[in-house]
Amino acid sequence: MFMDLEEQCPVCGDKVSGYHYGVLTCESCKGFFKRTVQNNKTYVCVENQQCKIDTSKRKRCPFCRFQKCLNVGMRLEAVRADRMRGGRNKFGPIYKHDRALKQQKKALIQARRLRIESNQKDVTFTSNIHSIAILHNTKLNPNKLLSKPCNSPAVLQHQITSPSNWAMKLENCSNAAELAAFAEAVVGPHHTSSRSISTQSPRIPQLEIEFLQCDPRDLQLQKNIFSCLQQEQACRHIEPGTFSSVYVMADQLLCSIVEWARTSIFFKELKVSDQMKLLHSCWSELLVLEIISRQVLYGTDGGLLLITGQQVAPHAGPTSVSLNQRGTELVEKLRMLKVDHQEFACIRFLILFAPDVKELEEHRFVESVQQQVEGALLKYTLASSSQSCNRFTCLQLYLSELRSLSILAEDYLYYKHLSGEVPCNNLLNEMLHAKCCWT
DNA sequence: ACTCAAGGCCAG
DNA sequence: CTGGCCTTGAGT
Repeated sequence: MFMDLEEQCPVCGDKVSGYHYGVLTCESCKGFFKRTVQNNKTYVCVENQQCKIDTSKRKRCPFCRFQKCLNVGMRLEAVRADRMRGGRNKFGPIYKHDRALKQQKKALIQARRLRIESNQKDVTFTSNIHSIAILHNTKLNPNKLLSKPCNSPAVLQHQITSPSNWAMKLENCSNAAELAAFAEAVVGPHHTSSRSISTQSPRIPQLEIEFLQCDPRDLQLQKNIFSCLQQEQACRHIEPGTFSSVYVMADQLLCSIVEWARTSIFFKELKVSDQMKLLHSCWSELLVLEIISRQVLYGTDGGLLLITGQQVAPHAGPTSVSLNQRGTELVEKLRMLKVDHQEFACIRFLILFAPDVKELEEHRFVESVQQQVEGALLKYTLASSSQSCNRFTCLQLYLSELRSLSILAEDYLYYKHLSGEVPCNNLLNEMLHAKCCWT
């Protein structure tokens, strides 16, 4: 079996010996984590709880070592309460998927490197220096997929009450710019790339260009969806075209939204706890916006255009029909207004930075970002249309319609979630579960 | 039969 | 307590 010998333990940097408790770690950190959890140990840090952990210092502060174990995503619940030996745990398929993903990424990095070497003049590379820098400096983190929750009540409770699961997701997801670079390495610049638009439109304010550069990219997402669907079909015999397959897509879309957010300008400056609060509050709105903006920018009247390029008819049921109807109406309005990429990019940020979210530690920062985004959007509508004031007001109006639509969508998904007719172990379920615990 | 992540063992 | 090596056993 493939094992990357260059791989370093994310806790101490020692040589990785395999997946242990959810993460590729060395043998010593595996043992340390096991002993700590099995024997219910508590440690105290004599410094300021920020000790550096490496191979030479890892013995010095068990407190910080254990904290780092948790931070990189090692899972308490993978230590068996009954101490049973051997066999496999529920993470098995996830480890497999993760390995495949790492392989894929490695191949893509190589492909990109080859392209860079063979074609230094390529415009996308010079305009994309930031992505390249990130690509080459970021250590690929294997934990992205491992942050999916499992469904046992005790564990679920742990994941909901403790921020670690979310924090882990936010800290360990791979970078959106990195993914964009991967996608470009394989197929070249995306034809709908916001960068190509931004370089052609000098009148766009600087801030908007920044927003656009955080635009989630479709190609990697499509790949993820296809691979997830394949996996779901293999594991759970989910038929293509059923609600479950749509649910899988929605979940992947949600993952991409979280990835987009956590690497975005301003948002990445926030404390993880605030990031979580914001995302918990607006995920459904962003999800609906993603679907709607796709219809507005690329869709035809033939039905719902999915990111995979398929068009589907709405599913039966009163809520679904109502959702579809109101969604279609909103799409029509946005189409009439000819809302473009730039404006959608701003709207995403407007939704994300909602200052009315309760108990934000950096409330003033969120508020000031919201104001800046509003300013940028106003400036843009002023520059692009003679009836700009009206246009800006219209956009705000449609934004509130989007909000109410997203509440309906959330309720619909929640109903499906409760009735159990959805795939489990995903981010969407986690969000819906949080909904039932918090509201 | 093989794989590989669990737990166990024990010299240092 | 640490960490390298060993044993185990469900899943493939």
